[in-house]
Amino acid sequence: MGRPTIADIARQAGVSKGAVSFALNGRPGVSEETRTRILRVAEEMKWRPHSAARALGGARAGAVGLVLARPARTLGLEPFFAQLLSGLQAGFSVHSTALQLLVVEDTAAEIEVYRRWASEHRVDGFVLVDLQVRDPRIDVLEELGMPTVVLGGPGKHGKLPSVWADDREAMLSIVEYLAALGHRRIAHLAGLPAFQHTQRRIRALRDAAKRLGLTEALSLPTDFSDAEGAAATRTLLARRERPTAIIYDSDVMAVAGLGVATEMGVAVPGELSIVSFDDSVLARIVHPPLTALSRDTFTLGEQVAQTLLAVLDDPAAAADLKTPTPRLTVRESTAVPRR
Amino acid sequence: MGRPTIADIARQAGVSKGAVSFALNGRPGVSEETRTRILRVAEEMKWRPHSAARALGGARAGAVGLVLARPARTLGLEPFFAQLLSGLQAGFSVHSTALQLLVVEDTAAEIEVYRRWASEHRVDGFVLVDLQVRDPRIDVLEELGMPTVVLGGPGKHGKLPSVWADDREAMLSIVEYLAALGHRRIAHLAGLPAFQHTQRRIRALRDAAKRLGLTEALSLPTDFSDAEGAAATRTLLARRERPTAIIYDSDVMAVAGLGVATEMGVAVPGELSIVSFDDSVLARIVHPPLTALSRDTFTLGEQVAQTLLAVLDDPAAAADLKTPTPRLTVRESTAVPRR
DNA sequence: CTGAAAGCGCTTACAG
DNA sequence: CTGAAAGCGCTTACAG
Repeated sequence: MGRPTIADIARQAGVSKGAVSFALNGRPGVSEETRTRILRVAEEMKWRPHSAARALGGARAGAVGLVLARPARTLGLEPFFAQLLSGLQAGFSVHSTALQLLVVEDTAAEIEVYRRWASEHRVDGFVLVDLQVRDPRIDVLEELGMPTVVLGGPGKHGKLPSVWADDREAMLSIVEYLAALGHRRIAHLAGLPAFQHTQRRIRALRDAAKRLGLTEALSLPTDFSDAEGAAATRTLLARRERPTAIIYDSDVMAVAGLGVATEMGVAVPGELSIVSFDDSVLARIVHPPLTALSRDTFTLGEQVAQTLLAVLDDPAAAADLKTPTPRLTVRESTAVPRR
Repeated sequence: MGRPTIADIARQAGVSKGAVSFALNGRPGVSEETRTRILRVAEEMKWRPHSAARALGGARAGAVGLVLARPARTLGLEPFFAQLLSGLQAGFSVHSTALQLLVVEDTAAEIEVYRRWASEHRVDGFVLVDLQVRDPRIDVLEELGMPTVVLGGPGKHGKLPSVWADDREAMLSIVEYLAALGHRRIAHLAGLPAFQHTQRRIRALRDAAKRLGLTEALSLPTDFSDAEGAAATRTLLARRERPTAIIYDSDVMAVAGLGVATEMGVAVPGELSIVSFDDSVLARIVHPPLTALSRDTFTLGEQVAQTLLAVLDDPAAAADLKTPTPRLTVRESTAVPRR
């Protein structure tokens, strides 16, 4: 007879469809006794909700969207995103909410997907990452009226609630550590300049350099790729006055940089200290293992999920959430500079 | 007035809802002229389909599922999966089909998700990966009657169509290359023994060793983690008669192994040759860059997507697809053994 | 606390 | 080729 519907349950239990719906959704409107009976029947008949019917009836789609803009072929889903994804899923799955993931070519395509999924009622909300300096996505999402949680901040994300960590403090802690070791020439292989967090880190380095009286503190923008990370490292190490420490905005670039140093015969950490802004298995498996900024990205994902679920339940609940500032895990890629 | 529905379009165009539906879906039942007019009106009104309503009406959910069983916290989505995911999405998005991704703890949970998503009509089909030796998922998916494409083979996947590459041939090409260089003691850090492809590779190495008259050809199973990859490498390199070459079943393990060799002062490739069964940015960014088996994982993903879409269109179209055998990309981690 | 009914926005036989 | 109607499986006012 195919899958059972609430009509089947209603007939079996001798009540109306409405009563079944109330009972199944834990809403008032049925007596405790009736509810129990209905739930038992539903269980016996192995009833499962039909997600499309639920969504049509006016309830939620039961899914949220995460859209990442990156060229399809070059997608090396970074460890950071892998961990974030895990955390998001763990957080959402507690409330049986699915995560719809899509990777698109660029921001324009990303916006198109937001419009499409919203108008198709495919998702109930969005998670927004990679906050840009002047981010065109913010306006679109606000206009669409879709519940959205932004990963990143503080500030610059319209009225959308955000979950953020203090990138500035994090960068300061790295620079202070390197300065304490005696480093005076520090380079920073930054990410895409269009990203807000890239700008924050660059500014933090500049400010710290002035305060600590460093000789040099250079931020070089990259596209986050291993290729640019390697190329920029090569350029830096080929200079006469080369930096004694390089801070990399991602673990992939840091490992690529380490590879270049090894290839050029520059000893790490003897002649060059390396710090990665992201910690991951990558930072651990190379030799020497990299000093890196550790944060609990899995938990971060869970928190983003919880924040979005809270907004879905009650739009007025939207509030920014600051997460703990990442801490430096010192491994073997950093040391007192030789000279 | 909120989002337009086909009823609005019908009114505006002076036709019935049915006619609008036919026109919008490119089905026969309306004249070319009427169709054009309806499409224009839909365009003007910025109509978009409501996915839930479509699904309820009996059409497709417009989404397919990919469920990965791995412990949530340890999820380092490997480069292989990142690439595969990209390809899958590229392939599915051509037909506006979304990919619903979920990471679960184990196979039991994975099966539960298949049952749930199927009964909720949340997806139209599944992509199955990480084929196991006696895979309980096959029976479940066949019983559910869900269109499914298996990544892996040949054989051992019931009546479900599969897209596969020849792992045996691939392993043979590696061993033959190493033997030609003069290696006689070769070790193989294999993946989880429960996986079919692990068994295939182990068998291929054993067969090749016999044929080529190798002194030693040892396969050690691991859990694919960098930790076990490192530990096993350490054990191998500490032996009196250590292997002159190690084949790693994943890039993450190969990089971890390279780290251990560096740490132990074993020169690569002078004293130890390293080959990775998976190529990726990881294999390229370390120093020395790793000789690895290259395959076009992105295209593989696209092919899996196309195969599933074909099955969704016509269940009778199910057919296995063999993809090109991966080829060895020789880099700097392999050489003639020193002694 | 409960029932009967309408409605969500589509698709799909069934008549004409 | 086209129209009017029923139906997909839920949810949600609205009466009682």
